[in-house]
Amino acid sequence: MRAESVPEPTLRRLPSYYHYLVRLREKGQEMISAAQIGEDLGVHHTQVRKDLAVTGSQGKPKVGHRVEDLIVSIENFLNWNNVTDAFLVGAGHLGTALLGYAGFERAGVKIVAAFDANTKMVGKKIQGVSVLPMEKFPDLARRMHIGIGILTVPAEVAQEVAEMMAGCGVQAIWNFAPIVLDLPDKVIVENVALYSSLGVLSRKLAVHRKALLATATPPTT
Amino acid sequence: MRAESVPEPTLRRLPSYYHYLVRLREKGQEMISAAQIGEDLGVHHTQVRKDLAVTGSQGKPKVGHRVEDLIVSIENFLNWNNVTDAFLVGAGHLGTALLGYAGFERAGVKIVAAFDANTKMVGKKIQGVSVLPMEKFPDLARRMHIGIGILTVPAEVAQEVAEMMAGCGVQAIWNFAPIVLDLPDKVIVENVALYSSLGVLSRKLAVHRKALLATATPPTT
DNA sequence: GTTTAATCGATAATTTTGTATCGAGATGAA
DNA sequence: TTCATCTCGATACAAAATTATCGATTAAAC
Repeated sequence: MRAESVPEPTLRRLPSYYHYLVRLREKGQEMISAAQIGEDLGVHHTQVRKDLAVTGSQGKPKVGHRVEDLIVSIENFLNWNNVTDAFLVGAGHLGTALLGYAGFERAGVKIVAAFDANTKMVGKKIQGVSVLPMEKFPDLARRMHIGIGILTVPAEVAQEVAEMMAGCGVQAIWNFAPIVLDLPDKVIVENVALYSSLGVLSRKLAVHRKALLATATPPTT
Repeated sequence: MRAESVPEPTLRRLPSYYHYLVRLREKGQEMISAAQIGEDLGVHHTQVRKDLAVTGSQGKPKVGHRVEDLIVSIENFLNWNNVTDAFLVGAGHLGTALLGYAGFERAGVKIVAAFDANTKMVGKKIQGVSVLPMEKFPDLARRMHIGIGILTVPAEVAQEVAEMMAGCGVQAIWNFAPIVLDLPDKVIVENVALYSSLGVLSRKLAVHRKALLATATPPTT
């Protein structure tokens, strides 16, 4: 039973296909070929076929895939049509931004409550979601069978809050803090490493600029 | 001259090491072994050595690396001590959150101005950064030699804004929109795919739960 | 109805990334 | 001063992912 034998890069590409396909549907397009998807999204067409294959969707020669079928297949595969309730901890700027994203519900995640240690935040409503005091988390999480915890707190307290979440039955944590959480293996952790992203950007930019200089100044060899 | 021959996974891990090391320094620790870093961050020690090797830092047998040296090496390698000016477009919730992150400046990026199409936002100051009308972007970007554009606009206009940025000499774009931008190769694009992250989380959670069910209900084979 | 052209999907090869092994060097204790 | 031990770093190996190849299939054109 190796249901998890899907490459993670594939998992990361699927949402990208999904949004692309939704836009196609909005335009009224009914059919699409793997080759076209690949070209538009910068992925090799063979890769696109492999990725789509894991979702179980089948295409027909000469005409390609039905856009609608692909969308449904991806939704099913990612379990995006079964919404899981989530608690968000850390109602700062980033937390507020996430609460404002209406699109998450279509991606299987519904934020039903927010929590913050700052008493000035408690009691407010952000995008229709109430901000509650931290103390209420454990009891509520257990009673509501919260499956996902969203961590948008400062790095210093991230580990502590994550442990608390895990202790309350939270099965998966979406971590925005620049820290590697140390949790039991059974807890699923997905890190959104903004700084990693910046590292790549910064390095590439530096190399790019160096290359520009090198072409401007002929090599001294 | 293959300065770019550094694996991207390595680039993504370096900021993780960096934050870990900074915390060690705050605690007053002076030396650290690659093995210890690996254990704390969930990376194989051999991998840690390879990653640190690309930054040029050298460790000594028996004692490991100097924490301070490693920090400086990583900063140099990622070019985090040369700050590049950035413009942010899209002063919504996410944009505001990014403007609030003081830490970016230590990661080589300084957001010097924000832009928004919404006239109600224009003129405000968010975290000390002024929100300007879109029309001012081209002229200012060229005059100030802006190297980085941060894209936090809705998906529908992302492509259009990105093209505008590229046309104004912006060399790198940090893209938060769930879209694959179609730009000239010379423009560096780094995508922060929140939905990809959610895809992985959602799928893993679904598989995890299915596994739980399977163990609860004995196999019928 | 037959031919043509385009697409799919499986298999194989290449590349990249990650893991393991092993010798060299340095520290501190005997 | 010598020895044992720990850590580094280079090399070799394994796994994963990406890219390429090829036959099978099917709709559309003639």
